[in-house]
Amino acid sequence: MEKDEAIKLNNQLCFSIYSLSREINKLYRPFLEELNLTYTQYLVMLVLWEKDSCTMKELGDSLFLDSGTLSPVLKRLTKRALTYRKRDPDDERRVLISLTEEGKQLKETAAEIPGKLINKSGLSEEEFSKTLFDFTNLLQQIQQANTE
Amino acid sequence: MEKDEAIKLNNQLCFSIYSLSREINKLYRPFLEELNLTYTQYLVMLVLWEKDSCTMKELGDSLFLDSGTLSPVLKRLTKRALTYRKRDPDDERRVLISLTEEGKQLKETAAEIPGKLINKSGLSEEEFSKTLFDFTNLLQQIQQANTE
DNA sequence: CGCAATTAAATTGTGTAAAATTAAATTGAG
DNA sequence: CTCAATTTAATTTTACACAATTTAATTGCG
Repeated sequence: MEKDEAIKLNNQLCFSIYSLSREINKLYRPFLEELNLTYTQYLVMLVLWEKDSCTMKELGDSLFLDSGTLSPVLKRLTKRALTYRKRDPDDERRVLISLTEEGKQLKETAAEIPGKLINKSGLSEEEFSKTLFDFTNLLQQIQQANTE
Repeated sequence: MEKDEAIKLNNQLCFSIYSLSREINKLYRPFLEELNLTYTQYLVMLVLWEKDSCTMKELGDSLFLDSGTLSPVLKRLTKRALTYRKRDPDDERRVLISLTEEGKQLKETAAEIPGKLINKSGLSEEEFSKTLFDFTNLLQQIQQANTE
């Protein structure tokens, strides 16, 4: 590509991905509003629905986020009584995050979201799977590039 | 997909694109630090390097962002003397945003970034083009879904 | 063992995003 | 022409991201 072409907004991979990410976020918003969750709070809940309980560190490893982001998110989820926190007795540096009964129950409602989303997106099951596969592969490649 | 599978974090399209977006942002960061620009500020500059001058509204249409986000970004770019703002005499509601000489000159340095990025990402020219094409198409599809 | 290095969270500060509100200018239906 | 509706930006509020710093607990080298 010519250098003058290469610097144009619509030739930036970063911009298409950035826009797509916000646009997909927007697709979720009406469903998440019903649960009274933000997008990030939803991601945290997804992790906890798989594990019931984990440390702040494990949560961060799953979501690629640090305590600077997660501490305030957990503070809000705990205030809403969806989660609770306590120090790990075996290692007082660690914080164990767990779901309350209310937090566990919310999974029932949330389980409807992925289906609704695929439906609303207009993607077929196959397109969805292929896109997820492609995104995941690219993510790994970029993560690799970032650690070199 | 089974409902229990569908609600897992790593089967969420939203999470893969969200992680990918942040990871790509991270790939840019060292280069943008050299220019002393944030990612969003870089996007604004990309638009202005193509047009030299535009209104806040046009900038927002290009980047899919509103004045709530862009006003403070422009305030910072103007403080750094890369841009300047003045009301449109033909329609006082509008704000005309323009590049200063310093802002124009920064394009020379920035023009190196896209090449460096492709290189660092490990993608071939073909992979890059195909990925850009796929993302742009998907973006349009999701934007369509969001307006229905 | 003792203490320097490491690890885990929380906190602080900066910069977006997005929704909602406000204010000012312009438009257009009657 | 006139005023209600619309348009454009800015502001306010809430909630992330991320870097940098702080604090407390744990590890492990000498």
